[in-house]
Amino acid sequence: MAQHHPDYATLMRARGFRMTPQRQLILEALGAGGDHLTLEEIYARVQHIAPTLNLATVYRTLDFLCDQRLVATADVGGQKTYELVGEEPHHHLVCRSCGEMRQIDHAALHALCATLDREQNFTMDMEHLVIFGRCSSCRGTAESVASASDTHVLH
Amino acid sequence: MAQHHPDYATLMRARGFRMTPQRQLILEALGAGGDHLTLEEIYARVQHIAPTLNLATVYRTLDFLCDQRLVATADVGGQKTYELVGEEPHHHLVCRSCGEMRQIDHAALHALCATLDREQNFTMDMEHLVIFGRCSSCRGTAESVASASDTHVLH
DNA sequence: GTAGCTGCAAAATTTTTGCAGGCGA
DNA sequence: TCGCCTGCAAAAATTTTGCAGCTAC
Repeated sequence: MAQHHPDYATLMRARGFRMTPQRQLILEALGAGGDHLTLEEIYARVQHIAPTLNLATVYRTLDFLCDQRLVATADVGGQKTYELVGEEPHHHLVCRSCGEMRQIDHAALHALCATLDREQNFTMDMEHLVIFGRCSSCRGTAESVASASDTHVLH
Repeated sequence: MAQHHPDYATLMRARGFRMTPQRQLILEALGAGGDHLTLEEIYARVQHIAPTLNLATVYRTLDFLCDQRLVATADVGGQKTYELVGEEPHHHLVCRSCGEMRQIDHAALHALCATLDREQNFTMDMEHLVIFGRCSSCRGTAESVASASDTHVLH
């Protein structure tokens, strides 16, 4: 799998682009923040270090990094989020009652992947899947929904 | 499973709300349009019949119908979409190269569901799952991405 | 008749764009 | 030095809100 901190500067220069402090900061924020940071969270983090860094720059930089396939987006709970590409394939179970988010690994979906391949002739993306549902502690409670989104995201 | 056209008017009156022509139209658009209509698509459809129907009303009505659990939302390809609740549980495979969307039924995910339940003590929502990947005809082509969104949605 | 609902318009919010100057290579 | 990038501010796009009048019941 990809290493944790590729040499982004070299990579970008090789592609004819520049490594600027702003891009560096945003990449670091994404690396340090774990996955699933929203644009606002990213903005808050980099702003903390570089208060003059403009919101428009965050929009443009994230667009740029997505184009370059260094960053990927996913929708989690209706929120568009960003994360570095190249992390271990992993997936999440998100409880729609309490919002708890648990990681599961690739293996759990292996059977599904094989089935789709065999029966549907379809190769599913395995980079990152988010499955909504209810965790054991929330199961059985009469409590209703609306705390977590209805949206279930697979990335 | 739920019938295709429940008596929404009676249901809403029973809950102390009104059935207005606007709500009727939006429900019909959702019923006729299949699943995964965006707000704009819904607006366009109802506008075609009732040109004075306001965009703000569409926003408010969809909110209202979601609150009432008559309509559910999902994010497909980064777009928030709406559909009637109470249809057959079904899922989609979406090719990120050509955009083809294929339905698969509940059974295909049954094994995954059981595994998560057993090993993770987690009950996944089964209402509606969208899995991105590549279909057989696009597999093997060198063609790159970006035609379909990176976002994979499970609802 | 009454209260919920809608249309309209304005406001608030979110995202994009133009342009001059700055800075990485 | 060259031209890619950024900050700033304005524009554009999207979503929400206030309010008066209408209408479902």
